Amino acid sequence: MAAEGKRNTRQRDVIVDIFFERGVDGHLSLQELLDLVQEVEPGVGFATVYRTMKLLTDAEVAHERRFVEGQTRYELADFGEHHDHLICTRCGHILEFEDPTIERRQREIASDLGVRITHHRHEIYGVCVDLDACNRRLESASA
Amino acid sequence: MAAEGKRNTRQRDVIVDIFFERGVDGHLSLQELLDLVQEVEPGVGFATVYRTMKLLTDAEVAHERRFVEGQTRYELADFGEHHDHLICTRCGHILEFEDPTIERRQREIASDLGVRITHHRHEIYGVCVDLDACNRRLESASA
DNA sequence: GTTCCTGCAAAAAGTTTGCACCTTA
DNA sequence: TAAGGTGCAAACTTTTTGCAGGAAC
Repeated sequence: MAAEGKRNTRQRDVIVDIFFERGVDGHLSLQELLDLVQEVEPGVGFATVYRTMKLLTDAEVAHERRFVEGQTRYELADFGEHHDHLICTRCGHILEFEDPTIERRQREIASDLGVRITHHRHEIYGVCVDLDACNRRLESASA
Repeated sequence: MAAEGKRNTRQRDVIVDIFFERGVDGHLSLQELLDLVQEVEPGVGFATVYRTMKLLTDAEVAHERRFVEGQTRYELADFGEHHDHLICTRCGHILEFEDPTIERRQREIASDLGVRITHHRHEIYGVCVDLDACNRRLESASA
């Protein structure tokens, strides 16, 4: 796993394990990740989590996401696949979507405007239609 | 213009004038705006530009954009209209686009996933196909 | 025994805010 | 002259880095 020129340490094991455990739709902030790590391995520093996530990001194993200002979250990359996000600004729930029609139009637009696409960022923000579910998530988040 | 409960000062005049002068595709950072303002009116502080842009943003006259980490840029709102952005990561050139097909798919997707859209963020990143033009912009930016 | 990693604490970078003084209406 | 606005500098927030001690190979 981390055997790509990098050393295998106890801290990294725990960090990577916890991060992977969450899967593709676990969008964790550094602080949340640190808190989880410290439950297992107290004493781990913020800087170690930061540097480990940077390694994963550089290796394209994780993606940095910033849905909210001043808060970077990390998501496990889903190899080969690609998806965009739909975020409820009320409860913070994050849904994922993938749409070939939009992808195609993007390529056409970029081509028309004379740009070769490297990547994109497409986020839709809104509020859950199911307010009960939204409220439940809101409460469990603040609990 | 600024006659919406707010006072009309020399500083605000200059800041707003310069900001409007740039039009919809003038994507200025606070620092760039401050530099331009100080050419006309030395002594204006960063905080004043900051607070003025915040007023404009709250009044929906300006939009805050963050294409690059740790750098907020302000864009004049184009009333009624809506557009998204295509950014060259090499020279920083910002193009705008608007696509009904994408907008429609967005609404369908959000509806399917049970979310009522409030706004969205769609940015395409890439590199200019016309490298000569890209290089010229790169040079003039560092000059 | 090197080389790399960790934890701490300090540095950066950008954004906000408190406060005393100055302007506007 | 009362309500607001300005400029300065300090406070904040989040991310990044230097360094001395400690692990991994």
